[in-house]
Amino acid sequence: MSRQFVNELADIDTDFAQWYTDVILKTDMVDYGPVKGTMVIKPYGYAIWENIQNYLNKEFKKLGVQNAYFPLLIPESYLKKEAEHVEGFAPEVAVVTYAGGEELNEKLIIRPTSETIICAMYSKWIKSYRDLPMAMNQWCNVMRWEKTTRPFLRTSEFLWQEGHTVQASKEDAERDTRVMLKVYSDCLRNLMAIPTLTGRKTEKEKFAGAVATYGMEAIMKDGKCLQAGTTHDLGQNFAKASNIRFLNKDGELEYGYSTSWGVSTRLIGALVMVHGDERGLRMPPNIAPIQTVIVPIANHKAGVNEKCKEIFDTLEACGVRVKLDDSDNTPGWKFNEYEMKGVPVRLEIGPRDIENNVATAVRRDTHEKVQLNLDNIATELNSLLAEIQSNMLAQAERNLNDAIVETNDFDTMVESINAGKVALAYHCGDSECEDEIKQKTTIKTRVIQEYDTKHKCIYCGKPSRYKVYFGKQY
RNA sequence: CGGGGUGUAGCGCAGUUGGUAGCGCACGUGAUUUGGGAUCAUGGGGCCGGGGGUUCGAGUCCCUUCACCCCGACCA
Repeated sequence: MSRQFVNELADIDTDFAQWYTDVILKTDMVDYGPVKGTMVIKPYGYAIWENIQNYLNKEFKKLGVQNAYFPLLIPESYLKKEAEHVEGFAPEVAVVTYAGGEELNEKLIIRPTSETIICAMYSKWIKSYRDLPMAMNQWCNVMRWEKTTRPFLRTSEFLWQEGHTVQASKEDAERDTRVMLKVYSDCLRNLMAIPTLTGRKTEKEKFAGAVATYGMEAIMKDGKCLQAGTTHDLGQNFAKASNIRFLNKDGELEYGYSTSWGVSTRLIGALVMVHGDERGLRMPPNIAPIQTVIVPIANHKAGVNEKCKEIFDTLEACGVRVKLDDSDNTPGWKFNEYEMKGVPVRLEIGPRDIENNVATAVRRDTHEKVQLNLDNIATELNSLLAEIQSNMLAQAERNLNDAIVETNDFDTMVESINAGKVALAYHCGDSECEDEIKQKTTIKTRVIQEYDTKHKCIYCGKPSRYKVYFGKQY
């Protein structure tokens, strides 16, 4: 990696989007696929995804959600069962029309999401209230043929998890959406050190076919918002479309209430854009594929490699995700390489350190150097990692709070958003009013809202229905 | 689909009035190096996006076509 690239990274403020693309391409996380809009996730990027999977799988298990797998191809007729759903997704589905050497008599869509096929299966499996709740999750790929793409943030094909539940009552389904939103926001906070704004999405922005959609927005370094996860209360819409009915305790036939929820590899994009700095990535220790890298100094000298290996073994035995880089690259090269990859702690171990029975630890978050005693290196390192984790969360929370400007004056709001802020305002909740705001401001806005009836709408002046965050959106 | 741009080595680029292909990085080999992206020597690598034309001769001029990128309309 060239010195020039490090200089390019310093342009973080002038062209954040370009910085983002450079950093993820040059840190060996991802490469472009041969088909437009697709990406290859390389091992370093995939390891991050695996850590997210591990975290969420544990949470799902606690909540009684089981992992399963449903087919990639969905008969076109399934998609058409729910009117709003097909309208929302039809423009971006890829369709298989030819297979086995002949035209298919029914076209198959490549799943853009699996509500339709999962609900079709659920309708076979759900007969009685005793079968409820039914709660399954799948880790899979989906395909949405987007016009513009950016690695991790929006690609034609992406990896995600999609959970689907069916409950016997409206209230239970609503609770599922709120519980899952909390699981997601906790995941981002605890694992990725990313605080989020959570709330209900507007009618215009809700999921196609849902009664209500809840979402969480993470705020990037440039003040733009990124939708980091959504949960959908589907009411009885899909149950009716797919005929999911059960006999209740009184022997009456009822439609079920379904929900769906998902997070995608976009979270990796959020991680980069929330924590990255002019030197590249910064990984919070809890999610870092490599938590600590050991860089031997003057490793041609006697004892250096041996000591490094010994410390590597000690740390690995204590559960630290540690890497020993004993390659021929110069120390300076390694310093830059692992800083760019965001490794939270670098341990430099050379003749001087060995003589003093210490390792020189350098924090990625603050660039601070600390000496760790080799006799209890694992303990000292673990507490250092914990401190980095909480420091990074605190930093991200400060950024989030600094980004929010509370105002109920329309011009101020527009000005603030253009200046890279997120405006906290009040809104009447009318779709027409929302449309006008979007047109007047000519900004892409992302809206998250909570109920509030004490104020006036920032645009039309009618009584407010929601407290709303307006911001530029990725 | 509108508006703008770019196609030359793996990546980033230069290439003048047309004269037969070059630079940096990366890569191979050897040596010296190693506490912030090393140095020297040496080597390999090209359908100049494709097709057609003008010309003794085209990376360069003309026509045509394809691909990709950026900005708008759509989105986890």
